[in-house]
Amino acid sequence: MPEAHWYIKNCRLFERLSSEQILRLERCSRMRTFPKHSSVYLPTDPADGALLLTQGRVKLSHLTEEGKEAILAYIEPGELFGELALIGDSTREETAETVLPSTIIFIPADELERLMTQSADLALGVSKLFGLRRRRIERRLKSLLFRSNRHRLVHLLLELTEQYGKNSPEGILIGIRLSHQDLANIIGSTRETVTMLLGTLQSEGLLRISRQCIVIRNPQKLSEEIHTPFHLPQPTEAHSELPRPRAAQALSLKPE
Amino acid sequence: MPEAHWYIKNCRLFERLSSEQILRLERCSRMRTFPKHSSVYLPTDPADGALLLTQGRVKLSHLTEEGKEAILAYIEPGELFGELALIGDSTREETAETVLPSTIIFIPADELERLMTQSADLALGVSKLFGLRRRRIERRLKSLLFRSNRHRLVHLLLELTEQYGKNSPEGILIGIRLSHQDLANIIGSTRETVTMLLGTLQSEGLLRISRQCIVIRNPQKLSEEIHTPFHLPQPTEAHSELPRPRAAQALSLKPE
DNA sequence: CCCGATCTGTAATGAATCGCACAGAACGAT
DNA sequence: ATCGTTCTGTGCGATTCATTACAGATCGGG
Repeated sequence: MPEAHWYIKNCRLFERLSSEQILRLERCSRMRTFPKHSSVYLPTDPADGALLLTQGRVKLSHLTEEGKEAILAYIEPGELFGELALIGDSTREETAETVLPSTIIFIPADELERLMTQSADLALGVSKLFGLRRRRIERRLKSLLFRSNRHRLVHLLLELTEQYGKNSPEGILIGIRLSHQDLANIIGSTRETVTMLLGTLQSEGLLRISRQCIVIRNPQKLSEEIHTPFHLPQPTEAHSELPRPRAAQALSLKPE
Repeated sequence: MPEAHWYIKNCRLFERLSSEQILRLERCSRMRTFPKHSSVYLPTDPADGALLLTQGRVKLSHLTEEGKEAILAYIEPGELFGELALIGDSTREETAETVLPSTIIFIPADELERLMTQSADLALGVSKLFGLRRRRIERRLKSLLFRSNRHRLVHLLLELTEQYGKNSPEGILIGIRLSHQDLANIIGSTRETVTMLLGTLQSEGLLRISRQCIVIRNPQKLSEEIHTPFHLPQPTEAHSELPRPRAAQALSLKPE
């Protein structure tokens, strides 16, 4: 499978490896495609490796006993996930399922660890990856403790704007479609509350909802609400079809 | 300062470094003592290095605009903190202040990064450290989303039991004194609610509060409540004075 | 283009918990 | 031991938010 080779080589994390190291990595990796809405792994599955998403979208979540789904993250092409297997976890602690048809490369943990001891560059890269994700989740924690649902939702919308924002005539369009239920599952609220809050925000002129897409009309004012300055994230043009292979970019290790 | 040398050398993270690397690290590090309740760093301070706590206790927290304090973590001797400086953050994102008189070694970020590129072992160690903390915080996030205050508190008590638990005649004693306000600030609730919940739990016979200390009488039943098995953590004997230099142990990188 | 399935909007009800107020208890520095 | 300070216990009104219920809109596969 020459494709696996291509994807591995073009992932930032691995670019400093020698070609024989990549070859070896490729040989013990397994590439697999999944239809949409299928399970990649479940809690209690053995955590024996990390996964590299090359196409599609994966949702990481956790089901509570009462049947509520806490969404931990969405994974985009080029991103690594399930990488906590590296620290010696024996089993997964969350559910990973595809949202779109996806292709995924599985990388055994022991092999990756072996490579990390060989390549300090790789190990440094993984450190930074972990660090970035930890910072993200710590910010999220802060936005949840003591905060009203409105605050949480606004915070989430701004995060989505930074990650998926595209310029459009009347503001920044969020380039990922999430149902109100999904949004609620990210901030730990309910569908009805999210519907209502979005309605309120719309009536306040802060955003507009059209054809299942959210357009942030006033990012500045929205971010004032949560007292964090908003950095315009070089948004790409809406409707400009992004080139498929974003693999190299998505794992960028620069400090955002 | 020969002591700094000793502490650095005895930290798990650094044990694989050559003696000249340690020497160099020591030379650019700065050791400092702080009285209790003093500030180590504030948000917006430049994040130019990581810190190693050798004695005392440090609280990491974040103040909301309404004046509430979200406690992110307590740092114990031998633990590294402020290490997100390594991923290129320019400023701190939280407050670090001492709870007890403390002595802290400051390690410049650029030096640490240089060392990581030299020693894959060190880089691997830092990866695992980041990974462990991320896992911890992810678990905490899960215990917050959709959960009642009772659930959050029980979860926290079990966490504290694993971290600070000591055997005692009538159950496991939590060896750290936190006020109800502190507990509330960790789970994002209010002091009054925590007081009430602790009262309820006590009347249910799950725990007992004596002289500002919490004794878990029935860890098993408590953990059933949150549907997570409880692993008895080789608890040390209460009243057995622990040897002072726990530095080497606390940063243990084994998967708990 | 059509129809079942999923998603969105709205409203009424009630539970959880916050905020405030205050009294008594425990602590710790002198 | 003493006294000021911080912590704990408790009660009650106010508020936010989950829950339930249902109708209309929208989507997407055939």
